[in-house]
Amino acid sequence: MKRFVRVMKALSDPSRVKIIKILGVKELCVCELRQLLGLAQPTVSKHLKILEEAGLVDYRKEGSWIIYRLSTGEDSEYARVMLGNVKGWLDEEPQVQEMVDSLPQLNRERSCAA
Amino acid sequence: MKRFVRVMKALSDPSRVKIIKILGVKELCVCELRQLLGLAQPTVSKHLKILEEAGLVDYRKEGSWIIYRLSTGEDSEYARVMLGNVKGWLDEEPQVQEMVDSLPQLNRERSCAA
DNA sequence: TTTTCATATTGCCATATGGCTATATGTAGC
DNA sequence: GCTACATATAGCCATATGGCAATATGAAAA
Repeated sequence: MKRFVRVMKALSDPSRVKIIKILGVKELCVCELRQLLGLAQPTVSKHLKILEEAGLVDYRKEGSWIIYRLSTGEDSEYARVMLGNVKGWLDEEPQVQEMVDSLPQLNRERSCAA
Repeated sequence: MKRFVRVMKALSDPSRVKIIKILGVKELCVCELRQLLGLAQPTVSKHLKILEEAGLVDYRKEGSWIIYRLSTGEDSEYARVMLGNVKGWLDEEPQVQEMVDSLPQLNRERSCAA
């Protein structure tokens, strides 16, 4: 029950859903997510932690960047199924489209070292 | 986004998940749910309202009872898919099994007019 | 119509949540 | 070592949430 509720809670916030949707397109570092979401960096980190604890996202280090991506959902059936569901949902959502549209303009080298 | 988050939020609480699980077995009136959950009646009503607004449950009146049941999910793809998912999940959950086990002992005529 | 009972609504309280700023941690390069 | 930058954690605040008791509503029955 706890594990299930943890996944549902993780998906109960618009900012976190947006993170899932955009990571479905491309893996991103925290700094890029911060720009796309228009939130303070600690806020983004907090969201990512919640998503990670739910088994929805994964990360790897690359230099001093931390790159987040969608989890494969190996350890959580709930996470795996929900990621599959969300993949087909909310693509028409303006907030999501806006992020996807601005994705090409992102340049990690440039924008994350301003 | 709002509609999606509403469904996720509705499923983010153990009491509400229990309601969904038990309604998957049998439609029930508020008074029966109150007994199964061990919660105050207003608390149960509040949960049911949240589930109803998410499109997860439906109700009909029968005398002065209000019988709740799972929604068919006609109006919400999110609700429909999630009800399908939850159907196969959490059956082993002790809290759920306990409710299911005590289900046969319920008698609406008797227990709802104590 | 008065009572009774099932349910809904209201109002309150303690805790959880999402945002922020400030600070700590960790890594890369000087 | 020190500096710079990316990320995480801590601490704070306003609002949301889940519980309850008290009350309102509405239907059935006396």
